[in-house]
Amino acid sequence: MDRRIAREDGDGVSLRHGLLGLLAEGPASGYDLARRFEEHLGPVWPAQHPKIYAELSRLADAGMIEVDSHGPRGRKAYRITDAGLAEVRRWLTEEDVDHTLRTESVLRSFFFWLMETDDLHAHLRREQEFFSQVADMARGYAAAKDRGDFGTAPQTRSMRVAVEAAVRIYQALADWAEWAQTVPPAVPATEDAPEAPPTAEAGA
Amino acid sequence: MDRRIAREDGDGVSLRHGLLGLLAEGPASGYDLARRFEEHLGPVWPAQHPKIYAELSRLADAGMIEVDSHGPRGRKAYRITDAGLAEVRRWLTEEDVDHTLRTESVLRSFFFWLMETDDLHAHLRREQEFFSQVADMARGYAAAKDRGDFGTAPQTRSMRVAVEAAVRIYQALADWAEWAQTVPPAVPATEDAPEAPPTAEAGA
DNA sequence: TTGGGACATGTACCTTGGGACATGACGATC
DNA sequence: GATCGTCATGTCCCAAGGTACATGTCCCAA
Repeated sequence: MDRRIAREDGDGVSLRHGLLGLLAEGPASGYDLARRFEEHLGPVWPAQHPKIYAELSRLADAGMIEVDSHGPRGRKAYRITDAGLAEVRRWLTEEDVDHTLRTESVLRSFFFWLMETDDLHAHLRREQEFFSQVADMARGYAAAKDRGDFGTAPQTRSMRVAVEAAVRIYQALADWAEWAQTVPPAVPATEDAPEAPPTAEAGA
Repeated sequence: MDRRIAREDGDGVSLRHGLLGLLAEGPASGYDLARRFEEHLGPVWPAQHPKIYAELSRLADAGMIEVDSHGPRGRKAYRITDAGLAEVRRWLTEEDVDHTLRTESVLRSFFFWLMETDDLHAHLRREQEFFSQVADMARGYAAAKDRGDFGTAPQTRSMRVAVEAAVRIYQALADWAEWAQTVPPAVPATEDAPEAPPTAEAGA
């Protein structure tokens, strides 16, 4: 029997590999993992605790992880097995990356022409502020890591790389939202629309 | 009964609003919409035709859209209603934006420390190339729009804004992947063992 | 001692995503 | 006139996401 996770469990599931990856750092309970997902992977890969507990059971059944220790309040820490470690590595090196972005902010931008100019600008300002703040937070985090606040373990180094992605993506989105405010408003498309102010200029 | 989509249908669903937004440009069939989703919204909001047809039925039931015309091969084009138009606009102005990114590329980067240096660099080069290419495609698209190849309709203007987001995000990711290659590889965690299972330490 | 808050694990249920499957009409070409 | 490709719509089913609900423990402080 090959050591890959059985097809009957479905495939292409990144939560599974996210959990295995986190467990590769050391034993942890479902509760720990839920918090780490929330704190670290939250914005890039949300996962709620019900999903995590269910997935841990499946991973244990598949022999990818095993119970490491029992703690105070029914706490059950899991440890990754050799098979599990092999599986994360296989995923990282062999499996194709899903490059879908699924950003609602951008989806909405396709429909900006349906918004009134004032509402749109207010929206864009809010978006810009939000993205800027997140980018700043990420920058702060990156700086702390560079100062060595979190040690120099290899995991920390990877975290630093991930944080850099956050910095760049959010900054790009903040810049985009700022730029979008400079785009002249749409020509009044809906001729009957009572809202649209006829402040139309052509030209990009 | 208020004109918002009934709660029983669930909420926070962007596919629904994506369809309404596209239909706001003019009548279209499920087939058309599936293609437009694939072509334009594909990378930012994937949607397959089964989902689209199902959603169109629900939107029709809710009075957001109605059948506009019947065509050759059972083709059924839908038209947005006033209620539907009001609903997209409500969504755009009132509903909070979901800022989750859900990028597998970044999720994986948390676990780069588990990869061998060669595999990692090969991976990062592939990622950089992919993101660069997509960014270039988007840039070409943006340039064509700026030349006026697609007319000057307000929708086109919004599309231009969306495309700009793609350019910036993918360029940011390409730059990130390039930068990540300059990050010194993990401290020789793999001193002797080639696979080096990380000697797990406890401690949250 | 009692009550609240953090710790900790889970089930139930509904919605959404998405692949596989099924069907058939129309148009062009061989 | 057969066959192929595109157009076109839909169902089925399972996996995945996510909220609400349910349960119980341990610790600390009022």
